[in-house]
Amino acid sequence: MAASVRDVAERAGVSVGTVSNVLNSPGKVAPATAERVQAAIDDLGFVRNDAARQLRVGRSHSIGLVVLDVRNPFFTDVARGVEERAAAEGLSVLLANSDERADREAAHLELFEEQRVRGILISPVEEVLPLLQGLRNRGIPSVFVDRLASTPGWSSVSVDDVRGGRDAVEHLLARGRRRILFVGGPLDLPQVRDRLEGARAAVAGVDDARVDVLPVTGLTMAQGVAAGRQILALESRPDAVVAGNDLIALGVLQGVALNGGIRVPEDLAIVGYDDIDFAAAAAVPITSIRQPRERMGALALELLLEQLDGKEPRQIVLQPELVVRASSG
Amino acid sequence: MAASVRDVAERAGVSVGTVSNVLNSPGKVAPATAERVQAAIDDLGFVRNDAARQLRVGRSHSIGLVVLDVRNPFFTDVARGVEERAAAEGLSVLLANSDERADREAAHLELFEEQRVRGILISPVEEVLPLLQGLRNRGIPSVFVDRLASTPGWSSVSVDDVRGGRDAVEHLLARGRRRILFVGGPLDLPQVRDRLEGARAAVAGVDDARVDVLPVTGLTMAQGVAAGRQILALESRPDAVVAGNDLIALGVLQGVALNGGIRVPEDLAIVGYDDIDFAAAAAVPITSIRQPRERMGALALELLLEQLDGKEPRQIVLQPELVVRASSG
DNA sequence: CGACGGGATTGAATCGTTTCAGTCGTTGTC
DNA sequence: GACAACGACTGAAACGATTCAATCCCGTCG
Repeated sequence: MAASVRDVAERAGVSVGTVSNVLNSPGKVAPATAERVQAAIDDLGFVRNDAARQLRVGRSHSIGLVVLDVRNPFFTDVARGVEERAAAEGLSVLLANSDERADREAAHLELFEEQRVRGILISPVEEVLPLLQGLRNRGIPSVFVDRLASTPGWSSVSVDDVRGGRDAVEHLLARGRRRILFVGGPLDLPQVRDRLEGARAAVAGVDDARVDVLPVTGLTMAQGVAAGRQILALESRPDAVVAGNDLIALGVLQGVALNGGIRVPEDLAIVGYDDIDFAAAAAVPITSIRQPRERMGALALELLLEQLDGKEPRQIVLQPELVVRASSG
Repeated sequence: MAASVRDVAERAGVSVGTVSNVLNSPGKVAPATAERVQAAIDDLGFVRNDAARQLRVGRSHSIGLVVLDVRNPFFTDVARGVEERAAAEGLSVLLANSDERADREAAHLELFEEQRVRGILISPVEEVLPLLQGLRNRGIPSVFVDRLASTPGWSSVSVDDVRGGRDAVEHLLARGRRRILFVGGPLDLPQVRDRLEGARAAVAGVDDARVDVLPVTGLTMAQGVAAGRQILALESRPDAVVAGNDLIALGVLQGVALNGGIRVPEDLAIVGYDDIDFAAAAAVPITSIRQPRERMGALALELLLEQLDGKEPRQIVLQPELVVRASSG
């Protein structure tokens, strides 16, 4: 059905090699010939079959990106950074969504390997090193995004989440808050764990301050709303919430707003994480810990390219930045 | 480097045909043999080369989805609907971002054709029928998403945007608003045009009511913020804004909030469009026109499958739903 | 005038999988 | 005991592009 180089060659009265040259090394072919070939291509509506090309060349021109949740603006911003840098390099990006589930993550990695992607950027759910080690052995390097490589010898771009968590709580302490509730999960997610660790570290030296944990099963607005409702029902309410990310924070804000009795920030301060665009537009603009989202994406691709160039893997750790808004009054 | 079926076959002491059967039609092969082959696969870390498979089979197992803006939650929700339905069908989804630019849209379509996707779902920037007609001639069907196919003979899933625009304005009129400003763009985007048309239709019979237009260059929050600032500077301010989508609405809300003088909704009512999750979480919860986002995605894939089954293209038009919140008082 | 050089072109080999007609060996039937 | 039937397995052909050694052609130079 679809035209092939052979058809084009025949119609233009040249060999397949010449058609291929027109496609891949114009300049190697005489202008007159090139023109004739181009005409044949247009006539037949020829479009090169990438599968055949890839098979012959032995590699694709795409890279895989696995994120925890495409519906989280944080990740679409990261993806944007990746894509921009990738496009400049002539690479296309395959975007996959693990939904914070290890099985989906593994399935996507498998698919990516079948596609023979050049490399993989991943915001991992949990321990995927064995899988990634296998990929590396077979020539596919990877880079951790939004997560420090726990083992040396692996590339990563991350933000110091422990510090981010600490900054959030220290800010709250400075505002006089003492009964802090960390709302986030799943708790085996490294990002969440680190932020919580930082939060706990911040209260360590402060006698009357404490951090409790309200675990949720996912970093979504819906989970935040549910958490907000639970907070309303608590006997002794916290005076501040540190959320695992901005979606949770927005959700909590909505959840507690259902009860007119609780005011933000007077009765309950809220600090989010990521500083997505929507944080500033919230009912009460959310204080948040900003991560350089697009930059992380671009840097991750950079590290991947380095590895493809044979350079050593390395880790980049960026610093988060506290952005104070009304929610922490 | 990477192991091939031939390597596996050799190691397992069988022919390549048998290896292929283990992969694709287990059941055709004796349990003992299958086990031996599987062991060889595991030993060698064999992963099937999808390019070769595709080349031989003649088609891929993926479909392409082109959206106007991946950072708009509306589209990630649609994408989610598509993906879920696609996964159930064993198809994977290639997600591409046109950023409301016709050249990027065309480039992505070209790439998709090179990949020999089974079909394409697209939320088009402008007139792409010629391109899509070419694709169809070469065996790749497509479905319009979030946009009514203007020509019969094409599949589409859309929402009645004219009605949505009218509902928005009628609601505002009922609340006593008269000087309505439509903020949206680019104006050649069908969705925007239709919503504006509906808005104008609503005031047609009302003497003292009018709809002005403040055009923006893209449906983003940043554009909305800029528009909000412009509104502050207007000599005669509108008493209501109908936004092209929720991102614009959120932006306008932020933009006008910079000036303590304007209160929403007292001085300025705002109605958005799409009803993304963030609309409800906004500074002033945004009244919006809800579209069934995930459902649109799932239905679009459904229509694509129908075409792949040889059925006739058809159009599905869904009805929008006004969701009243605080921003329209 | 013949040899040389070099740009343009050719076409067979190749990538790794699936497919399918055919072989092999065993079991069951009459 | 011959033959059919059947399941398991084989292996060569095919998919469509790229690559590269070989060939062709033509102008130039000695």
